[in-house]
Amino acid sequence: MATYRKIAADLRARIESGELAPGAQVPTQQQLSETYGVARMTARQALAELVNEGLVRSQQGKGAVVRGRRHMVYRPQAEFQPRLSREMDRFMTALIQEGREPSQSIDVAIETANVLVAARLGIEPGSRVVVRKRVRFIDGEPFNINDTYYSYDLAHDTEIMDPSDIPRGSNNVLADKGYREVRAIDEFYIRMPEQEEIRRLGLAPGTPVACHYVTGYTADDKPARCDVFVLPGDRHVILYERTHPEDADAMSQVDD
Amino acid sequence: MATYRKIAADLRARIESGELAPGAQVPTQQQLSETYGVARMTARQALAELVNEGLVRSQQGKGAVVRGRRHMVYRPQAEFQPRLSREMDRFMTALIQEGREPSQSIDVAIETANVLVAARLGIEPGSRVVVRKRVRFIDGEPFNINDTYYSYDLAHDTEIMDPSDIPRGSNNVLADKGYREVRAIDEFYIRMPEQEEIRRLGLAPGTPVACHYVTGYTADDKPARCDVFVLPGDRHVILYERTHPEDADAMSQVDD
DNA sequence: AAGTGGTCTAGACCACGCC
DNA sequence: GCGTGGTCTAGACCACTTA
Repeated sequence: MATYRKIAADLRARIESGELAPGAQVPTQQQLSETYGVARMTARQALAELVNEGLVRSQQGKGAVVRGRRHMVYRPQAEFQPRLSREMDRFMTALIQEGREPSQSIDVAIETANVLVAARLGIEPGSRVVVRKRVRFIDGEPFNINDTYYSYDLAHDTEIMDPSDIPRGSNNVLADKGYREVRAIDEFYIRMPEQEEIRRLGLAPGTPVACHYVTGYTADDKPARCDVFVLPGDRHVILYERTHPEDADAMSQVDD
Repeated sequence: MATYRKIAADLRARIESGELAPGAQVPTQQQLSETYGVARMTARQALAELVNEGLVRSQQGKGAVVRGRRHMVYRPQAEFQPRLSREMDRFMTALIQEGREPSQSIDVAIETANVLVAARLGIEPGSRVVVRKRVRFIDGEPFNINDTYYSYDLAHDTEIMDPSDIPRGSNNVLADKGYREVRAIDEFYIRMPEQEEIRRLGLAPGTPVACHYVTGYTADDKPARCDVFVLPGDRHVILYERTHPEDADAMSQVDD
């Protein structure tokens, strides 16, 4: 095995064992090159591997430190569905960070739909869409991206165009236009962030994201809206709760 | 901006524009160093950035090529819930790859629970648990990991210990023991893979994973099982479908 | 000023794939 | 054999942080 891989494995083991806890200073490139008798570039390559794994954060001038995680609850069902059980409370209290200040920036624009959004809204790519672009912050730190797309015809003459909160809720605006949402499909793609996402969210190297599309439908299967969320992996845990249908034991079995 | 970052940005733009489509050969390190008048190590660093973003796959002896994606549908609800709408069919047919051969390896072991599993099963860390470790394959390619944990007391004298398929379904085995699962909580963590996951799944650099915990509960909120799925981002799209409660418009509104 | 990581060089040798 | 990427070196200079 390559030398730098061995050095990286040593450091990784020290992190996983807890010897190097989150926040702890990792040996400097100088120290590693002396300890292992290698060039600094080789020690550097070992650290680069850990950075790309998201285990370590490296800063010019300061050293490298072990990264920690603080997962906030992201619950897609929250908009339409109350908690179902005590167990959910257990998770919420265990995971939610207390005493933090949420805020958001809202930006409304008229754009042309890209292929991904067009496919979900059931319109032609290049059609006009209204998009509410939001970045949510916790204690001033960017937390996630939430861009909501509507077909222009549906939204252009409503409060959706207003770049501030919609007091009665955007779902009720759509309902009044005859697009009451009764069903939604959630899609999650896991990938490394794009450059613009790194910028908007201030992401550290080695931080993957979940890209979450929510397409809302009316009772007659017409798409009403398409949400695009970008959720950094070092800040979110995504939570769903579901009840099994009454006849589950009779009609199905786990694929096992 | 650093030279290698400029080179990387150029290549990234050529990939995003479609000039370099998935499967296309990326310029060699030699070519880049001549084109930009830099040392090969500098060209190499540019390519390394794209590799870590998951955009490019690099192989010794052969060059580097643009990576593509083939997303298979991963639908956590499938076990217990049939499709709800036509729209789901649209997604399924659009996303499912046809004519592929699924297979799996199963391995049953008795282990001690780590803190993550213990917390979810409501037992002490270090308690004995039964774990069914599976790797699922599509056309012989590893696809995802699915390890299912049961408390030892619940599972040790059942077919769950049998390292092959359970014809009647593991959920029915648990139901017969008085642990009929009626509810589940799904948690997703997005992160870079661990070394063991890279090995078991044959992951390329720059491939993040979703780690999916499913905890199943009985009607009186006792945990019955805990599933741990590891889903590589370059192979999965995670799909949920949900209906909004009847009284949604009356009682709630979108946080907007 | 000293110490840290970030960038870049010029060159060497090795491992792998292909012809 | 030849071209590819992978590893490693020794040294240089720059940018940033801290004292």
